[in-house]
Amino acid sequence: MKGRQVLFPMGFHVTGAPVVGISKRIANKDEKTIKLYRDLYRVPQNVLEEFTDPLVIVKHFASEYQRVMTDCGLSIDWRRRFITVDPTYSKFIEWQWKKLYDAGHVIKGAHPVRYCTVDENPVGDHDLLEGDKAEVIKFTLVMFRYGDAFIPCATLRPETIHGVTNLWANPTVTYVKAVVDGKTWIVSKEAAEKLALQDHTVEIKGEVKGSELVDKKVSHPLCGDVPILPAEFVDPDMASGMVMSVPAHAPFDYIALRDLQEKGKYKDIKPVPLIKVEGYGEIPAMSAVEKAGIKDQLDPRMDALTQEIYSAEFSKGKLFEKYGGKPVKIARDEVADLMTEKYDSVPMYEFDLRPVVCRCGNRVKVKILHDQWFLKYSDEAWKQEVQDHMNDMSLVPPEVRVEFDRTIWWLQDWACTRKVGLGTRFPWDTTQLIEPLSDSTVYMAYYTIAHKIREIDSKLLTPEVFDYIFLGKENKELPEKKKLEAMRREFLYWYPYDFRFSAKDLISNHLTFQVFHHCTVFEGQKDKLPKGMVVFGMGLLNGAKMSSSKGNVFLLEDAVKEFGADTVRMFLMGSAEPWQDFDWRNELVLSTKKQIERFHNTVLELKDVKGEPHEIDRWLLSRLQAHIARTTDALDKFQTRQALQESYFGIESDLKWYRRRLGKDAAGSKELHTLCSVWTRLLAPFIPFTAEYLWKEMGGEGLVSFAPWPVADKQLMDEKAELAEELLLRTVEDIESILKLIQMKPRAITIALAPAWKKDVFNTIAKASDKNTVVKEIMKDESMRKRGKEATDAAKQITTLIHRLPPYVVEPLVREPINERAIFEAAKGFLEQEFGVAIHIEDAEAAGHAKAAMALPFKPSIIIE
RNA sequence: GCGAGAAUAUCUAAGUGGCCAACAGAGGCAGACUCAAGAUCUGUUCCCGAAGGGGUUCGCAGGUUCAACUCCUGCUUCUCGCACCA
Repeated sequence: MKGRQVLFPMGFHVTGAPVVGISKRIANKDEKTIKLYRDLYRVPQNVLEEFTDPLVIVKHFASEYQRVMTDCGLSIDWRRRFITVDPTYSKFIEWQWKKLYDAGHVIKGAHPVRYCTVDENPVGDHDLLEGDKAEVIKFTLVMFRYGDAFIPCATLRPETIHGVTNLWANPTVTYVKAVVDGKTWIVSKEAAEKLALQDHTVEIKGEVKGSELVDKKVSHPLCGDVPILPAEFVDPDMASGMVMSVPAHAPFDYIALRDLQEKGKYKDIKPVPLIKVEGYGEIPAMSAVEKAGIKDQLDPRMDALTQEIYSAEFSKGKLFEKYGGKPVKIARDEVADLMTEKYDSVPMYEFDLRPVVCRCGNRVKVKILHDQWFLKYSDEAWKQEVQDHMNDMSLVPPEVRVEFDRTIWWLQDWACTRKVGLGTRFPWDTTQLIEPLSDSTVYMAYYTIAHKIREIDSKLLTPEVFDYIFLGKENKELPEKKKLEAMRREFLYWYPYDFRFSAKDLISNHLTFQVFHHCTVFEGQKDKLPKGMVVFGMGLLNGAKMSSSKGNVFLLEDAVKEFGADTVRMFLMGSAEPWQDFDWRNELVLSTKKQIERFHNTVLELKDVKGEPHEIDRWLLSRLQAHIARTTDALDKFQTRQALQESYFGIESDLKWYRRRLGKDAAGSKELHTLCSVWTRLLAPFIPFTAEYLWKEMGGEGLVSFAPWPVADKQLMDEKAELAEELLLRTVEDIESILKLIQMKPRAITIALAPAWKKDVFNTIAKASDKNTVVKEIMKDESMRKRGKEATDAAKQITTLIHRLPPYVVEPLVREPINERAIFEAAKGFLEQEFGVAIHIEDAEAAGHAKAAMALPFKPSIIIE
């Protein structure tokens, strides 16, 4: 409509594990999954049976989405549709990764992951039966010497080693003696298995009963000799299965020790404090437990209390002077480093929440994965490049900029390869795949050539081919040169993209990643870097998040079927701005539908009116120009809701007033044809189907989608007409509110107009920079002083009035006064029809009524008899 | 914990110094039309008022200002993201 070529492409990103997971579950005849796809997504039985092949799933939903999107009236160039596992796309990804690799952004390392020992695979969220919230935490194993063996205790608080009074062993558990990396350790059986997954050689040599360990001594250079005490709360499936006890700072340890001592045992053990923290006594765990009045270890508040002390000590605590006096925050890492370096400590990974269970029923463990590749987002120089470009990008809404800036600097190395799923093979280790968030970063460029590259055999798509298409690097050896040239032209025509639209939860990964990748792939070609991003809000259904597992879903297809595409579009665009969350509620959607019907009926009714021109036409056209300008402005800023408020409700309410002003008998004039034409075009982007139909009915040329977008015509703006109607409307409202209040049947209404001197006062006050002293200024005038109190009162009232009137009224009023008498005389017939009585228009000073003295400029006094 | 955002009438929600008792929509209530319902239209929807006014409101408590929903400080509550998950 604005004469621009716009490309709306659509592709399907299918990389990753979910699709494979679905097909596996369907192959395994998983009831829940089959039900979901058969009943909720209504996949036909014969297609569902083929869902054991992941590609069938992909193709099925891709076609479904294309159908529904087409039904919605989206004008997408479907020739460019592709999926991210097309062989040609994989070649493109390989080229992209070569660029990243050559720039030194792809590195190799180790990484802890959730791992299922039965499936022999890492597990994603969707593979979990339980524990999808669990995070992997790095513990430090503190190695206590026990004879010629070690007893490792996992801790998050290595600095508390100075306060260890004992270890805890579970007397009901059978521990194992195992040779770990050549040294003998005593740990739980579970721990031995876990350690084997975490870069340790583990060989089990024998068993040790927990009860045998009780009362034995262990030692550590940083705390000396301490005994092992019995405690049944020790969980063999948590880390090493042995726990070091710091009763002064850990409520659990404190209570466990207290319980034993109450039975008369181990009386000689005293908590050893080592951290000073404000607000807690000398022994924080003790003071906290006593303050909370906790009786035993089973108290449900124990976890919260532990957390509280942990946080307080971490953020505000300081080690005692004899232990170095450093803040806990710093000492923690220093002690851990010291232990690792000198006292045989190693890290151990474990979940913070348990249990974590795989779909196969097996307990998930943490495994350290080698041959893990990373994208080096930690690279400061790379970050800086991205930051520099980000500063030049336009972001909608502007508030998201801080979030992007933060993300750039917060990102660390990203594990970018996976063992399972769909995707492109990782070029430097073809047993692995490129991870989904890492292969979806430059595909906007691929859109420009997607329909043409299909014609070339993927085997011919060498990096040199892409170098030519995207970077313009000439090479004599290139195959299919004609086709490549066409693609190069296509790319140059469309790229860079103007805006990428995505949801706000992708800011911290995808949306930022793609800028990183663009900066590297198009190194040195600033004119090919993305120009802007628009961040969307999320959709709610009846106030709750949509979730297919909870059944809180409403398919777009059903929405379109039930309410029609136009209704769905207008609702989605009009109920919230794009970046705000919208809430789908059927009753609200229904009212949108009625609004479209009202618009439809109104246009059909107005398109043939043949009334005489009226004075009020000028007002209507003038207002229309403002609506055009404001709608256009809103759309330029992606404010779809604002645009609809202007173009739909704004015009509708003007029409209401227009028809009211015309009175019962008069027909609307031909200017309404103009209004209908403009109105239909303004709404065409929102409700294209209705708009096309009406456009045809109106005899418009061609399709409304290609009709010129309305442009506000300054010539038609009529400030005086608008002011006149404003005055009239305000007066009518005043009369109505008085009539309602006094409950009397009027015989006549007199409108008394303010005298000229009050208008002078009005102007003086409106122009004055300091509205407080202006009254004094006015009273300096001889003629005003003569009026005395009347003048000062009027000045006060006028000051209030000016504050209450909108600037768009005051400003022109001062610039050029209006003839109030002429306005009311012209509208006399209208007013008489409205109120059914005779209307008199008089000058206030001639009216001879006490109320008339109240008359102010733009606010005549009203006398009802 | 870290980071971002939000809190406005029955609900959704606009409003970023005076246009504000607060746009718009939904819902409620009353009326018109209709045999009736729906649709449509009109009015009303914080409190008081037989004259267009007054009072009390925009999470809570303070502050700045002639003037605060809007600016500042503190507090409370909620939502979202936080990495291998697309």
